[in-house]
Amino acid sequence: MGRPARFTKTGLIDAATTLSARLGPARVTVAGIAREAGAPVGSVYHRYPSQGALLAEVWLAAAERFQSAALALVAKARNEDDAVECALVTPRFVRSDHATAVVLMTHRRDDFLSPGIPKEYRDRAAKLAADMRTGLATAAARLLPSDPRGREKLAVALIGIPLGAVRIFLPQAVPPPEIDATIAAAVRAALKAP
Amino acid sequence: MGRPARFTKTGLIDAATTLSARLGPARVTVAGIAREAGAPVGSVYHRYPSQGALLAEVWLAAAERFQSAALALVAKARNEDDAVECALVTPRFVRSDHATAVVLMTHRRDDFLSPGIPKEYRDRAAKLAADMRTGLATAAARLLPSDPRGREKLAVALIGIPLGAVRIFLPQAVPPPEIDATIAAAVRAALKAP
DNA sequence: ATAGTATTTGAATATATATTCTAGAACTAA
DNA sequence: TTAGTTCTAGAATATATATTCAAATACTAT
Repeated sequence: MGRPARFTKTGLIDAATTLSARLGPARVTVAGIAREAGAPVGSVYHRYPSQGALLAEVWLAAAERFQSAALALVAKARNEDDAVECALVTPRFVRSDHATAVVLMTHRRDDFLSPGIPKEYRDRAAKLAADMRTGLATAAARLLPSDPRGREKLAVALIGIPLGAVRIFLPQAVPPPEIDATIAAAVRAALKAP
Repeated sequence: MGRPARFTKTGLIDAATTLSARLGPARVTVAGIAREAGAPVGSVYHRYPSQGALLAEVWLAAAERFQSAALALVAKARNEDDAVECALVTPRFVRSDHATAVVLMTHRRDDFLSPGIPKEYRDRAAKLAADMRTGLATAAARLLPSDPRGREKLAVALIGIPLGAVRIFLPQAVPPPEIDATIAAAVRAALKAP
């Protein structure tokens, strides 16, 4: 079986996520990740082929976590109240995992997907985008039938508005509980708007 | 008077803004800025002491432009209709200057303000934040009197919601005109929410 | 003309950091 | 105990790119 591992992929991703949230992905160094994880740099390269691959994992892990939570509710949404619950996933996510939320909500995807990474990572990112697209499209067919821009409107209401609302407080602070009511009201209005 | 200048500060800022929007500030190199501006690297250093200083100018120029447009309307806002006009500054700004908007709305301030830049830049950034703060505070006293969280709510409604709405389309696309009505409805609801 | 000055120009250098590499350590199986 | 395997460990190396610098250039003023 070989020598037991002291450092796991998850531990390295967590360290890199923490640093990415604190400094932004551009200022994250391999030496910094190693220090944060309590590991030597060699052990980072034992798990990941490059810094770019690890940063890609950081973003993909964050996006997959958020998106699975959001799309689970979107798939079930049948009425306006359900839609509001979808929108509230965002502020709750920020409160439950601040660093991951900062990674996801204050940077662009491509700040984490460097040009040279293996195709595998790009494929995972493309799948995420496609899943979001179809999830919103099917929900739009139910919630906003006969609206040709239904998917777009749903994206703005369920993702954009809550994102913007919490973005005011990131990266330093946490969105206060009171804004959930503001988000809810805004989302209802956005869905009813012509 | 000396040899006439072929390259201006503005030209370099524009080139750096274009590249920042296309690649993100992390992948902007001095050589790349020089190429985009049609200048040799030495001329970049003749205008700015460092790459960090130039990137700081990029963000400050973008933020000052957006904020002066927004706060001009915020200062005059007397009713809900005026507040909606304030919120619509954001999508209009995106349509009028896409690259600058991408700089401002898809990155963090500190991705452009590197740790080592001269204090002057940090002071300008602090002044911007302070101006926004007081501008929103005085508007909140008028638009949402007796609401202890008025300034916060106004920030969410006038900045956060429109930002999130356009963010769905950035950095690649431009927000379609139809979303202005969605933003307007969401903002009115957010301001009325308890 | 000549001197003075601001600017351009791009090759040379410095520096930060990603990546590699060799050695050794800690386990399992036989 | 030995061989095989996987991982730790961090110093050595490679590389990308920021920065410096020494001319050269194009203007103004005298």
